[in-house]
Amino acid sequence: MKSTIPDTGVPIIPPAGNGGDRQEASLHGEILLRLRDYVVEGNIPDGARVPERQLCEMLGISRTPLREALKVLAAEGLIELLPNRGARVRQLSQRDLEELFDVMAGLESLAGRLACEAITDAEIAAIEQLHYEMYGHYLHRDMHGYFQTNQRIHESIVAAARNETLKTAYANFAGRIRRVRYSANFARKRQRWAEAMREHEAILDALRRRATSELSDILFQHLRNKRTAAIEHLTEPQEDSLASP
Amino acid sequence: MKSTIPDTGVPIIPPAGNGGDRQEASLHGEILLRLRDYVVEGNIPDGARVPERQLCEMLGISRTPLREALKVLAAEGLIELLPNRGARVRQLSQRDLEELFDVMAGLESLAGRLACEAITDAEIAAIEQLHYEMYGHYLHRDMHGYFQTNQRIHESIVAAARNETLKTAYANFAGRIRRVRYSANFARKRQRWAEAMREHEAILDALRRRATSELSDILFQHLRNKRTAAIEHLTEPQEDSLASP
DNA sequence: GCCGGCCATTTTGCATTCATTTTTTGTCAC
DNA sequence: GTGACAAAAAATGAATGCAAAATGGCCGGC
Repeated sequence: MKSTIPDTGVPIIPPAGNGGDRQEASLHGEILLRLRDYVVEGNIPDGARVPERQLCEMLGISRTPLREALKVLAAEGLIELLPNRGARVRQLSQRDLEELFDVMAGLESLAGRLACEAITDAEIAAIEQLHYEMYGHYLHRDMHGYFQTNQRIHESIVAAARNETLKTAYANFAGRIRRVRYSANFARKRQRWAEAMREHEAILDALRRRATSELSDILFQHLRNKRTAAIEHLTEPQEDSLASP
Repeated sequence: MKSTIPDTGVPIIPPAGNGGDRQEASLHGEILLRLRDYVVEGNIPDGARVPERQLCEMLGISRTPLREALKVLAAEGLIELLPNRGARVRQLSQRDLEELFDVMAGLESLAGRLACEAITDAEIAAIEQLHYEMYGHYLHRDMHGYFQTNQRIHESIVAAARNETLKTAYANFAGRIRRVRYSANFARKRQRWAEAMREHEAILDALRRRATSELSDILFQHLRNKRTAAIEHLTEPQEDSLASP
């Protein structure tokens, strides 16, 4: 068996986490959600060939809805479809990653701008709360907690922008990056960590003052720095610190 | 015949303009390109029901590749797929349009930032060239020429950002807006026109100086103003001026 | 005359089938 | 043993078929 997917029998891919209380009537939609999660979570190696037949067995469906879902995932940029040669998980080059991070930076920068126009004091207070929580994780060197809270902060800013279109685009690009994170076992460097905390202070400060342009700049730069850290991590993956007291 | 699509016989949708020298081996890819253009160009009224069978006849194919293309267009946000009730051209509310313009503003703002880092003097010179050309159209009250050159300028800035991911996303959102433009027969107000020219002067100036943050702000604001003009135009469509000496 | 339920037709969703293309395997010559 | 060629196997791309759902028309009732 040459297949790159673990071959432990038949249905492997779980019936959609449904963590966000989402529901999808049609089969292809359900399949789409499941497959997307499955790919984003890094269950298929980069560039691995994924025979349709096998996926069909795993999901317990016929090829028609599966192929529809694959086309959509390809449009989203998660996989690529080679003519007559099937679907492959899209292998992101370093350049691709840089581009992705920059686009994310642009979207967050935009989110910051829009948030300044629309955010309520209560929302700012909630973000402050998250900020302190994150600071706690930082002090305790709890990388995982830090990471999650960090993500919630950024999502809160995007939510405060009151723009569903932006939110959707953001989620799409975030998914592509998350896949790399999952599979490459990302972690920030210690040095970068403290810097990131300082940047978050500045973000919060600008947000409080509704300093539109300033926040936009800070958010962009913050993501830019993340990008640099990520690329460095990929280039020399030995020098990371996932958890340490 | 209740159909909303002009019923002049069988294949109606042309075999892909192929203006950009694009080629697509697979049928569903070909169909995707054709259908996307067809929808973007406003050939199907907002919210119109589009029976698959009819589209199949028009395109001379079976339902399978068509449905695959529809799924992708839905993912791109051009149409929406109601479960068991077929595909409809997505009707954009005023709010949707505002959101789209804001996202476009964010992407152009980002493009400006990145362009400042990467643009060559030659590219700036080319944009200056376009700028003067556009100014000529402005002086001659040539709305169409103005509009096209304007678009080329913005595309040049995006191109100068050297980010394919951004370019793709930009093209996607631009398509959604263009559809509205095509069908609503957009036009700027005279007053706004002069303002836009001044903004373009500022854009060019900031670009020459590679003033990253400044350009980012100006581009965002420029698009924001476009947004306002567009919304006003939609709200009271009688007060426009498409061409006048 | 208008409204609501029932049935025929249409349309969608998915499975299955058919036709190519690709990939693998097996064989033969060197 | 290695390489190339050819046939077999498998995979993809597209078309067709079938069941379920929705649409539209019709009739009866109020």
